[in-house]
Amino acid sequence: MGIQDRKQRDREALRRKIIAAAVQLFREQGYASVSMRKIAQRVEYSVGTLYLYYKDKDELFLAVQSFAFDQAFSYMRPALEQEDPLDRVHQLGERYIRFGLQHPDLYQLMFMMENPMDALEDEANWKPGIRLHELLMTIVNDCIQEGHFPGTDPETTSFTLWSMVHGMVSLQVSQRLHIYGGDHLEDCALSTGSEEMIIHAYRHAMQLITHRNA
Amino acid sequence: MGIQDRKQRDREALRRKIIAAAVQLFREQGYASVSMRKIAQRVEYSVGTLYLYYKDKDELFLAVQSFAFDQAFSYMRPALEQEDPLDRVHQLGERYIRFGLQHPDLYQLMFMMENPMDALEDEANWKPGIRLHELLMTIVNDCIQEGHFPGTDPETTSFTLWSMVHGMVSLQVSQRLHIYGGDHLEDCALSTGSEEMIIHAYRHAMQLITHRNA
DNA sequence: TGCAAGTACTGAACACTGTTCACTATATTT
DNA sequence: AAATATAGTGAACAGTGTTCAGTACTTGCA
Repeated sequence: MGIQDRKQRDREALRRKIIAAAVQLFREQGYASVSMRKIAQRVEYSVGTLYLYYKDKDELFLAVQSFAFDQAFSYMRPALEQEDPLDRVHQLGERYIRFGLQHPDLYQLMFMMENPMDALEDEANWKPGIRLHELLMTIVNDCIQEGHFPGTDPETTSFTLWSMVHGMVSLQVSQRLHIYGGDHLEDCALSTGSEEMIIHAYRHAMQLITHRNA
Repeated sequence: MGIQDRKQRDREALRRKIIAAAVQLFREQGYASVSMRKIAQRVEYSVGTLYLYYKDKDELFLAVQSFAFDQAFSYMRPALEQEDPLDRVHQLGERYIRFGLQHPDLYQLMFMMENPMDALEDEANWKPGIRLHELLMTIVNDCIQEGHFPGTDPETTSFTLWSMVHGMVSLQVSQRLHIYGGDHLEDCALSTGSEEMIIHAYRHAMQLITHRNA
């Protein structure tokens, strides 16, 4: 059965090669201008072949999205090694932001794109989002058991925290923050450069929320 | 000169008619499947005519985006009538969220779409974003002068607040929140339905941030 | 009035897109 | 060796944004 196995491996290798090429092209040229033909050309197969491995452009896109989520999780993992649960939340958020800002293309793929309608039906497509939410909620729960976030339930709190960091990254990635960094506000924290200014705002907000200054 | 005037008015009327048709089609069929030909058909002109009024699909899209921003501002305006500046911030955020949730199509147009590159060069295209930011910052400034948000600068605070509400709406609009409302968490605040659960989370977060409970 | 200049609009044509499918070439099984 | 299954191909189809030679009509001037 070694031959069958090898064929299986070959198939999976090509599947990976295809999404690798897609990711690379997204990075180089942006989502809008990546076509199936360009991906095919990059992997040196014909267009039709792509459709033997992914039924749709949507399905291929979903695979790339899943890849992006994996990357994000790898980047955030070290945050879980913090002993204090509150430190875990802090670190997780900070790493979330840094990942998003350093990989705007991947972040866009993860969140800023409407998912294909029929993909919504398949619950498996929500796994990354669910995973992220559950991870955050677990940690928030740990915090609550140590007395932090008094008077809140973990869902509300984790949703709020997720919204905040997502909003920060999302506004930056969609380039709605070109407002800042102009010449009119040189002495404030927001004009010192995007990544650090966003981290600054994040830390400040976390201080307020966790009442560490009170 | 009445004839010239009438012609000018006719031109502007058709411009408006075009973006009205575009908005309508976006609502009906989603951004991805709105083509120039469909818009042309809706306004009962030929495709070529659209290009006499908007040089690009991008330019037309930008006009629609600007329309969406105007709608949002109209919806939020009543918040400014609150006397207490802190109430103004609260109301503004709440109205921001409600607008986004009730007009997901327009909100997507406003934020979740990558703007065309060459549009970035033209500063005029950022006016709506700037306007929103400056509005928020003015109110936050009023709050600070009344002693709220101690130890913060208005930019950081308004950026944080904007991020939070934008994140909430954005996560919902991009349908990443289908996690919630599942069958596994029926008794918590998040499962009671999207709009009210988001408003609930918002109010809770605002309580924490403004230290009203302390 | 007649004629030229200008304006507003048209829709076929071009190069692209995602997707399909009759076809070929290779590998496996009988 | 022949039959069969598998893998890959690329021309073809309907759609896309965009252009531009051509048409219809209005305006200004002789």
